[in-house]
Amino acid sequence: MDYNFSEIEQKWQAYWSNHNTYKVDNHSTKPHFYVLDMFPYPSGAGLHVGHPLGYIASDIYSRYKRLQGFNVLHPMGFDAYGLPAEQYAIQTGQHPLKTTNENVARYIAQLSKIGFSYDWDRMVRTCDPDFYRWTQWAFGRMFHSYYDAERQQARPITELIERFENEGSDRFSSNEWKQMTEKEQQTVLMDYRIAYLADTKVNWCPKLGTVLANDEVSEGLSVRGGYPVEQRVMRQWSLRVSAYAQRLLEGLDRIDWSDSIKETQRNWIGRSEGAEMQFKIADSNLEFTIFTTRCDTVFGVTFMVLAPESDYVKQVVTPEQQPAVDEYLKWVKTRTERDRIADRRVTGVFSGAYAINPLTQQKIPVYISDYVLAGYGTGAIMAVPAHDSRDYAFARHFNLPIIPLIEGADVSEQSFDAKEGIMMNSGFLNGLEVKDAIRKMKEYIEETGIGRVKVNYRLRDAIFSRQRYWGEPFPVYYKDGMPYIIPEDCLPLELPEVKEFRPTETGEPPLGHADLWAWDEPNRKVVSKALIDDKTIFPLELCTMPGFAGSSAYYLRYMDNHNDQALVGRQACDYWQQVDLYLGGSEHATGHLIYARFWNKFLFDLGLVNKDEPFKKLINQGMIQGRSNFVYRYIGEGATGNLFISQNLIEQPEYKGKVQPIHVNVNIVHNDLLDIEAFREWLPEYKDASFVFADGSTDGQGEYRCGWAIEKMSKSMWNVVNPDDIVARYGADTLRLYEMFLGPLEMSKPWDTNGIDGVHRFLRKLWNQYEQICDDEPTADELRSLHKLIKKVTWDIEHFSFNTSIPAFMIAQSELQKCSKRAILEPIAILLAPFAPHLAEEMFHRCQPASGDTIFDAAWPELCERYLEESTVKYPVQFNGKVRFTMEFPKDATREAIEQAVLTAPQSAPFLNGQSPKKVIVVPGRIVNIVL
RNA sequence: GCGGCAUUGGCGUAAUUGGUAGCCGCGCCAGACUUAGGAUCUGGUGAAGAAAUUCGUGUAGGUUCGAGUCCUAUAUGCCGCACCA
Repeated sequence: MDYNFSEIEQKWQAYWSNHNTYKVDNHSTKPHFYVLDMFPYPSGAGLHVGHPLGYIASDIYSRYKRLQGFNVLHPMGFDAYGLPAEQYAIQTGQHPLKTTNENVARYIAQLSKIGFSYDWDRMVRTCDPDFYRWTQWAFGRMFHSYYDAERQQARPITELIERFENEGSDRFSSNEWKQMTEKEQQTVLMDYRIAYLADTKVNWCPKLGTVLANDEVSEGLSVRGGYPVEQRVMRQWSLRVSAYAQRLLEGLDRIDWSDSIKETQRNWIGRSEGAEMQFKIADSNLEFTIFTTRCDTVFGVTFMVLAPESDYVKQVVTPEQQPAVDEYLKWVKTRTERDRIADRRVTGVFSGAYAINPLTQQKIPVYISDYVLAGYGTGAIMAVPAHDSRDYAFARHFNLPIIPLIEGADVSEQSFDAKEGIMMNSGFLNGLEVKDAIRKMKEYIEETGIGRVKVNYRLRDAIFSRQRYWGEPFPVYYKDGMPYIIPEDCLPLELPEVKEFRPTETGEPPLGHADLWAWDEPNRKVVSKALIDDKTIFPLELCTMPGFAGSSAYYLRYMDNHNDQALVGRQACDYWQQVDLYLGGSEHATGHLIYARFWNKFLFDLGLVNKDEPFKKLINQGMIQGRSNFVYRYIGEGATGNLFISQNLIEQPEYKGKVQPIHVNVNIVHNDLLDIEAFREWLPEYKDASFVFADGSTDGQGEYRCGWAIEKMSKSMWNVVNPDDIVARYGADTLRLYEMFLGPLEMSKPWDTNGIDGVHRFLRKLWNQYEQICDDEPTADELRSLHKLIKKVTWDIEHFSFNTSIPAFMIAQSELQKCSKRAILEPIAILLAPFAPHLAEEMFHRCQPASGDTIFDAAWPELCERYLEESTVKYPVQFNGKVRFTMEFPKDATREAIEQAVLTAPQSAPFLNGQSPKKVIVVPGRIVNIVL
């Protein structure tokens, strides 16, 4: 009988679904394990063959863990809110909810065919009120919390209020606090809340009609759509992520993530140790604060620079310089972020003011220049041209003095930026190493009070408002211009219907079009905004939350997704603890993976989750690129536009330079050979296409060879491969195996359907072996092949080296091809279950026809116990034509004696069969290699 | 500029983690069965050489009895950050 994969796969998918095989319970005596995939955006294009890569890997691991006897939580859901879903809805002119529902349904259908072991009962969608209720809830909790710097954790804002009432703060006394109006008090508190409303310089994207977080902007363009982004000051909600900078940094040392992604996050957090110092303005009471990591170079400060946006600018500019400064500021304003990046010429203007160097007491000019960023440090710097290349360029341009501070440093051509050498021209620091000078200077600064030691972070607070429709509404209403949070028991605050959900270029949020969008305080419900004149009714916040809001705590919701009392119940959270294994792309390194860690730490501070870090181990699967195919249209003399030259001929003189490569749909190309009939039917313009075939012939049944290239997988390149097509043609098990077989999980690689036949052939051969099961005793050779396989596959799965397991299966298959013994085939079915679950179930049932069990009732540890121990102890490892095992020898043994001992050892006997080996290699480590 | 990762046959890759390269698959070659085959099966396939053998993991050094693997330079490619003081 043939390997009828579609029958087998449908049968088992139906079985699993009917028997709730993958239903996960929160109560179990088994050890728990939580395997999570980064949930997808249900985009309109559907899944392509690259998307399931990580899902297959996580499914293999989940199934393996189940076979190991774990209670495995392996859920799937959808990140349904946010820009792409909305952009798609706008493009197709439909309501985002409708398109989202359709897209989610298509994703589920596609995923279901691949045979994942998800518990669909735990599905979450970020756009469901049952879900975003908890996003709103968390936001409210953040509003009601502040970050206690001393205890390094979030605390209820009520504690802060209490402290203000009893002790005041460094800004006001307790009496002053009590005399403030409510609005004044609220304004003060806003500076402390973890979710806060403030005038912030934001990335405004007119085309998208919304502001964007820093990680959503790259090189001055929006990551989504690539539209220009400009800097603007707007009143926005932000999350005080920066308060958690140090903990986000330290936490990285305790989690099992790849070095590259940890490094990316360290970079993004950008901790730098240095000092803040006060510089006085000459002939005035003004002073300003700068941040530096090189306080050892204060003796070489020859000027100061302020960022154009700095508040200090207004204070220090002299009347004579005002016009020049105004002109410069005006010019700076016209420059977009992109211009600044592209054009790094030195620009700036003298403010007219002079500062006093606190150590040399010299008067030094204060400049304004856009090479100093307002958003970092204090927006003001001390310039040390001799030892900072940017200051150097500036000094050269404006002819400012350059004082070298390090012995032997030649600063006539360029600055000396390295933090090494012996100090000079630096008063009491002379003769010290730079490192020691920094330490000594810090002590001096603290003692004299001219500044203080300070750690700075590059990490900014996350801007949390979006002027868009398709997102979580803020649970916020405004009273007297100040925001208040809607009570938790009134959540969810549902997204209203609006007549027009498109964004505007001016920034008025689409929720302004909603009729019902005001808060009736005493009645605690949403009412028509037409009633706003009534004193008890207040306008609601019109912005929505950004895409990362819903994805920041979704992993907690899976633990307990039907709970209507809490985001996650105590018992569920205590049981599952945290995500043990998280799989997803590294593109989320500075977005989702920072926000989720922040969000989790906040909930941890509130005592609502058990673990400070959400994701214990993270694996980043590589991207699957596309492999495009080309046909070559003849465009030389007498071309009709309908003649296509086979790829192997295009370099020949008569065609060279006279062909135009055209992307051809990869689905009508097999092993780089064009399906002629399908090509003619593909597009009307190719109906009458004619060909010069690979052998030079122009008629008959010749082969047409296509060219190829590795490109991004996209519709326009005609290289998108749909998993549905692969499943239909080869089956889900083949797809799963082949995706793993392509190469190491973490590496990027192109999708090339060409190799899939080899994997499919393996499954078919394996299937044939199960046609006649017998109960004969296995031979020693057969057992050895099986044991080798058990050992290899177990090791591979533990190390996420799925690509190397498949060759191991193939080798075992070829070694055992004549074997149909139950004692061999049944364990192989179990080993194969994580990779090719449908075929494995079928095979398992052939071995156990009477049993009604699924394969998950067969436990892997037992398998290992039964076979693995034997395999490693009794038998050596055979690999790549070598036999290797460990033996003890006396220290003074001669080479001949050792070789003799090796050859007569019982371990060698099964391999030698009485013949002499090619070579015996004995290594001091007592490892023996026999080359057969 | 700073940081991370990679570089092995015609191609994707493997090497039990420092043990004497190229497993497995694709492709290619030959054979078998076929009216036919984008089917199936069998054998071969790093390079040079008639052969024994020799050379081979981007390049150049080093450590080691032994290096694809570790160290130091260097080149190329991919990714992240970037006027961050």
